[in-house]
Amino acid sequence: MAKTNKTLRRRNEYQIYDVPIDSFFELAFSIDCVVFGYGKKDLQVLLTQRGAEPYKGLWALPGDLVYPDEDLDTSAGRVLKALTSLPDLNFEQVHTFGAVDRHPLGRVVTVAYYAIVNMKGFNPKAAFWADKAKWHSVKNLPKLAFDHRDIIDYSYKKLKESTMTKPLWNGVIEEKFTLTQLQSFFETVLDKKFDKGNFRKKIDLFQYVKETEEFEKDVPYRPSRLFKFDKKLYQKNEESS
Amino acid sequence: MAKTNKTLRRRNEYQIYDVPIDSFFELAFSIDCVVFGYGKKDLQVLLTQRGAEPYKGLWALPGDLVYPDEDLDTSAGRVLKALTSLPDLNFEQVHTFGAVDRHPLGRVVTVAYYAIVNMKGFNPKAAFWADKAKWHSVKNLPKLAFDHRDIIDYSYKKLKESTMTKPLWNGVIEEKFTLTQLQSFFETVLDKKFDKGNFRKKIDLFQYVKETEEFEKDVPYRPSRLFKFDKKLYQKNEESS
DNA sequence: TCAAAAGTGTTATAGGTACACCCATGT
DNA sequence: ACATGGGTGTACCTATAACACTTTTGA
Repeated sequence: MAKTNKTLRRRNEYQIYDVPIDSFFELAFSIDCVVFGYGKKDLQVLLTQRGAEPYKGLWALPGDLVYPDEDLDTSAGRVLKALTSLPDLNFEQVHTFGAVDRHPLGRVVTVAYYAIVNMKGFNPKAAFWADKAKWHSVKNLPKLAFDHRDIIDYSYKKLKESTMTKPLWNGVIEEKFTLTQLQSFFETVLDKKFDKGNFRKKIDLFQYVKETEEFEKDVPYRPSRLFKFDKKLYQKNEESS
Repeated sequence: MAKTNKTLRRRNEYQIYDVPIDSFFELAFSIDCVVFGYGKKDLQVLLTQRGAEPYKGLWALPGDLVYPDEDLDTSAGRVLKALTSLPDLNFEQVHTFGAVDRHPLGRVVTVAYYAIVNMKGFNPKAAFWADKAKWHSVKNLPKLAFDHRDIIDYSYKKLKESTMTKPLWNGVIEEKFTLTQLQSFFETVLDKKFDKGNFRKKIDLFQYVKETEEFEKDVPYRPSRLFKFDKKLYQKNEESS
């Protein structure tokens, strides 16, 4: 692909990892991705361990410099795809961090994005970032490089806000899901317990959560009805608001 | 001051206005400010008319490149101060716009900020940007340069959201104000009428709107009690949330 | 029959909406 | 007295929260 060649060639002009420190860039911008992992009791965040200075050995958010011929969103999508191998990930811009001294080797302004994925069957080793990427509980984060702790705090707050209003669970939990599974998603993300009856009443107002005629199978209790996300209805209602 | 000299010298390396197009920067980042003006029936936005290509003659948001030794927020504060001559303006980062082709002369990623000011007694001519800055109704915007229409739409939406939860009116309406004045602020910003009684009940929940023992004077109707913003109480409640 | 989770119903409270009415002031 | 906006009260409706209860399945 022609574009790839151009991209890679250009990228070397901004390559930060293999050059001596004193020839480091003076001005650059990057994206950083806060990938939340759903699956365990606590919500997780995907971090990579830094193999080089600065902050060697500390944990950091996956990210990259933005290529000169690449939109910001495209850049975030590229990094997320390399990280997760998931094709159709929803992600959202959070905030831009631009303190002069946030990167010790030069001026790097970074645009933060967040996404949430299902950790089940998710193998970070399959991805380019590979061996050094690990999940960490959002409640027990290690020492982080740069201002990445701020970025995570900011992103987590935005994730919580969006959870109440957007179907972030779509693409994370099973395509056909029980209301209890949906409730678990909310409880994990918001770190808060909900009353079953009240939760169902609230979900009932979300017209885009549509019941199917299917039920769970082979469970040692009463099988639950399965629901699914009505994408068309959701998009239609979004447009008119 | 030493810092100023350094800033100005450095800035010339990124100066965009006085250099031939073919020596234009390849990569830069800027801030753009959406200054909302409160005072007339409709909410206004401060725009400047472009005197040079690209988009010569079109209206654009005031903004500037970010100096290499300047934080993003500092940069926005500097531009806003130059624009408004107001010392203690509240402003907030909105979103970062980074499409590759958003600037026809090179790659410029811009970070958008918004602020809201009182237009009364506000004279943009006193400021550096001077003669070409004008207020425009947010409901009737002219043709805009770059992606500035998107930036305004995005900022306006964020302004509306924040109006419900933050005391944006502080510093915009009089320091001691009537509840009707406060209601007018909400009505103008949100472009929506409120019921007097219900509005007052809602305000009653905002503990940081504190009644004083003062009243309006010389009005041809029953004088209204004056209220003021309780900054200490607001900050205390912010910290604990 | 029992455990486990599905699924529904009841009640109390809080907040929002619509609207009516009285009050204090200058002219 | 009257016009004008200040200020308050009521009645209704809806959303939320706490909690109790019935139902259906596999073991």
